Amino acid sequence: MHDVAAAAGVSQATVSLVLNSASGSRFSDETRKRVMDAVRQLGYRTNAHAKTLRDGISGIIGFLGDAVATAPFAGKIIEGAQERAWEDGLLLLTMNTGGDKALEAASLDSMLSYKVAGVVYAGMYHRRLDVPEALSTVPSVVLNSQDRKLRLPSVAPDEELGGYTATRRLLDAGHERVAMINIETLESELPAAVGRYNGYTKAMAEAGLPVRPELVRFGSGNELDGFTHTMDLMTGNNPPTAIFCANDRTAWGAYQAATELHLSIPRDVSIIGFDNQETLAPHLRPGLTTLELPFVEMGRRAVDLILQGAEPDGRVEFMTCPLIERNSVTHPKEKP
Amino acid sequence: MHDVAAAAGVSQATVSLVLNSASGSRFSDETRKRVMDAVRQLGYRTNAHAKTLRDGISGIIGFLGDAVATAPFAGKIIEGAQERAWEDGLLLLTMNTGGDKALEAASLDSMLSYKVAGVVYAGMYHRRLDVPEALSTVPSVVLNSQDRKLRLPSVAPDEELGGYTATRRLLDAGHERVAMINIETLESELPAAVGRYNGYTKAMAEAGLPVRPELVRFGSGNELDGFTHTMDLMTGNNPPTAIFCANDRTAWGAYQAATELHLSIPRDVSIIGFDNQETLAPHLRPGLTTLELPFVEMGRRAVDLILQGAEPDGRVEFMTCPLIERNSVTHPKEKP
DNA sequence: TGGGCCTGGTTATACGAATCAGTTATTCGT
DNA sequence: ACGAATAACTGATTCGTATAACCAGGCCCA
Repeated sequence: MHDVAAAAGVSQATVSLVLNSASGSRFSDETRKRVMDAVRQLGYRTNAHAKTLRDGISGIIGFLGDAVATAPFAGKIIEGAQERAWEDGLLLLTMNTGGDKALEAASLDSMLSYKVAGVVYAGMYHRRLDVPEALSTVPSVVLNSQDRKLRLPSVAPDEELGGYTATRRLLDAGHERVAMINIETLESELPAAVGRYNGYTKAMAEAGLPVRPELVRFGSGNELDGFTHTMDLMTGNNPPTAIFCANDRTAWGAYQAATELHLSIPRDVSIIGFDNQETLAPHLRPGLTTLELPFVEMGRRAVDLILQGAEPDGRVEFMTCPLIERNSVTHPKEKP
Repeated sequence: MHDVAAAAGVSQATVSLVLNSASGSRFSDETRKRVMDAVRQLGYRTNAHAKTLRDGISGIIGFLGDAVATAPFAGKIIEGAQERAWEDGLLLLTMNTGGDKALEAASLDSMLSYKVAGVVYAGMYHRRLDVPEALSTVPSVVLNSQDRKLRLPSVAPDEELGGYTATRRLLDAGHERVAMINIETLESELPAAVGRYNGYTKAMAEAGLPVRPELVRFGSGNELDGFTHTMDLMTGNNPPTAIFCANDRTAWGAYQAATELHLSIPRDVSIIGFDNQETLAPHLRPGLTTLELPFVEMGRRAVDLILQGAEPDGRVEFMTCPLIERNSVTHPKEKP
């Protein structure tokens, strides 16, 4: 800046004022031009560190993930956060620790050294987790998970509404025997498993339909369990006309079972998934109707909260999972 | 730091020296203890901005992607870069622009304001791309792509060696009629398509086998093309005994065709893929033998080069794609 | 007895930007 | 014609850290 000042024949203060005073500047056009020319010619760029040091406000937000980076949706969740941050001219300092607590503490420490405006603490899947103590020294938000101690505000997908929406979609199509293949037991207390299940039962109850135990299965969320449970369901007597698979991989297994049994989707059985896994759902044949985890939106919202100050009020914001309509759901066959 | 000094009854300089002098410090144990106690008690953390300002060396590396974040491997490529950066105590300032050139320029500008030690410019798929001018003002490396102007050093997967390895794997198993379904035409000049094809022809030539035009197909890298080309190949006369699919999605289509034709993989036909897409390859039945794009390694290497100064020598470092052995390849059936 | 040399500190300064409080000229109102 | 207001700009200071240069005792040795 001193160089620019010298080149323009003015003082450093003048350069600073010309560059920053929005418009109510009190300098002659002549001087302003000389300054701007010098800036361009010297390729001057302001030093963000000096600015931060002087003003005490940082242009950086920290993004700390346990192992998000390895998940295929990692990019999306970061993208949303980044987008929102950039709208306020902030950048994201990212770090994922792979669950290593020592690394977590160290990198968080490093972030705090940069006086970040806040920290997004992201979980790789929806669960209740313990957050580092140091997070309380700065506005922080838990993303795609919930603070077990109910202190930091959290942003997570609305699993229950998602399960409800999925089930409703099937019920609205006219199905009555609707099965569900869950991704975990209810005892796991996994929010995704419990919430999606609750949504299912709620929709069934609302439609005046019983939740039949033989139509509710618990797998581990992989395609093999989807396959075996679907085989079992469809070869039993009085099989369901539709299956709500609590994730897309399970639905994929259901597709394989349907192929094996020479059943057509959706004519013989409707399938609905969950996750909208982009490398899978659109590529199945027929395209899988499913619910999308709103990663970009969640990322945005988390940063939003930080920019608003993010008091540790323990609130949990549940974000809606939109229904992605493809071709795996139709009305049930007429019973002759 | 002044607060710490006051609390410990020493000067600010003493605090700084106690905290930084590795071990050859010349302070009494008594003083050192008082300083450390004060540091702990006040929860003092050094201000990275002040440090950077004073020393002129930044602890941040920029990671600029065109649209990497949306790709499923985004996390991996960032993870590798991050890991390597952290080994030197550096953090990553990430930004992905979605290909928006104005946004790219603006965010790069912002990164440069932070006096980043270097910038990794990542492409979402392997191609030759135009890099922003401003990158030349700081050590920069092109990742998962190549600088079209051959200026910045680039780190990219060794497509040709990958194609060679895949084909060799099939030849070594005893196959002679080996087909290839590519992901693009050669005119596209897509390094992945051209390189993998060259690897294929090289391996065939080396084995003294002809490259039969009827066994080489060009699709668009999706499962539908994999399906139709495999149907066509396997129903023609004198079908191949093995197919090299230039990506996993194509291989998936090949699997579907095999199912349709009641052919068993690998007994009736061996399949090898490329990409090792983690949401697909391990979950196919049988598990797909394929080549892995070394994203973590590439990310590491890119940062490595930056830490070494990364002169704009135009070099391209090709990283080996490891063979991931699963169960889709075996020896050909004996011809009766 | 005084110079040299450790030991254990302190003082002062620079890094780059922002801003408050001046300081000149010039113009204006009466 | 004289004080006040205004336009246009500058000086000095601040943020937090690192470090070169300096300083005060105490000890040793000739």
